[in-house]
Amino acid sequence: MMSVETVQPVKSTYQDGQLEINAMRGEVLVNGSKLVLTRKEFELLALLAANEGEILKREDLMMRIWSYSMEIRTRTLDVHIRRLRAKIGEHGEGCIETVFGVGYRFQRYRSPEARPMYTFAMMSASA
Amino acid sequence: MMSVETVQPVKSTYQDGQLEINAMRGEVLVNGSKLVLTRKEFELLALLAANEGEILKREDLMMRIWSYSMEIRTRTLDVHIRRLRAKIGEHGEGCIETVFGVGYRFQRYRSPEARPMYTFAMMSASA
DNA sequence: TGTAGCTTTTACAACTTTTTTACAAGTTAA
DNA sequence: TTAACTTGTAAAAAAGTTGTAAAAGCTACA
Repeated sequence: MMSVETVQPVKSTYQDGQLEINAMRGEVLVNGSKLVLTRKEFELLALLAANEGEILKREDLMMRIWSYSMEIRTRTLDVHIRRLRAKIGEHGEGCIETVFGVGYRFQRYRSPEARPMYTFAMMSASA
Repeated sequence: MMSVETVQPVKSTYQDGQLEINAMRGEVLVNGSKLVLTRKEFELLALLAANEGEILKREDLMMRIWSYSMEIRTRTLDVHIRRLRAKIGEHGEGCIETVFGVGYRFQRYRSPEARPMYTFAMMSASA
């Protein structure tokens, strides 16, 4: 693990068919049009996208964006996820996936039929 | 830190459809007519324009124009921004963009519809 | 010294973002 | 199907940031 890598909270860029995240310029484009995100929204999206395909646990998201604190009795994370999804729009539904009992996962663009229908809550949520 | 690089606060010239900055002559023209700016106003505009398209953080602007000092509890920067915008006029609104929680960004002229609604706060401002 | 012009400070208004609250809706497992 | 628990949502509250006017402080110079 050795922390050799610099703490770069955000992969410099993400891109798929619909969505583009340019961390350097702080820009997010959805189908070419620029998105207006707040700071926390941006951080959250960038973190999720940087770990594309992986499930990030609620606790981890909390820790990494809200710095270790914050009881998990608050809906803060959910509210931010909701706003992100709303802003990203249609693609947002598909790309930010809820993993019940665990957390969220960002998925690279897949055509609707390519998306699994099942909720797919894997990983012993306890773990 | 070593000050090897020359302190060249200003790209020699900027120009777009509306605005022209001639750093050598210390002149700013808006739609052909000369603008009378004070020294600080000029420095600020020139610095922003020299980094056209990039977000300059408040701290950085402070450091580079007010030399490292100045608590960020003062409205000095904002006041200068306001006066700049006022003097540049209509174009000023569009070209000096506020990036909430971070700083300001100078944008080359874009037709009104090309402008994002901006509020947009990116990049963990802390970083 | 007085004046004019520039810059900074102050005090508050206006605005934006983030968090909290309260409850609805969805999910899981016995 | 119900009980227990998790997530979604809207709306309000709280926190934080920026905008602005006006006053005060400077500086240069006639």
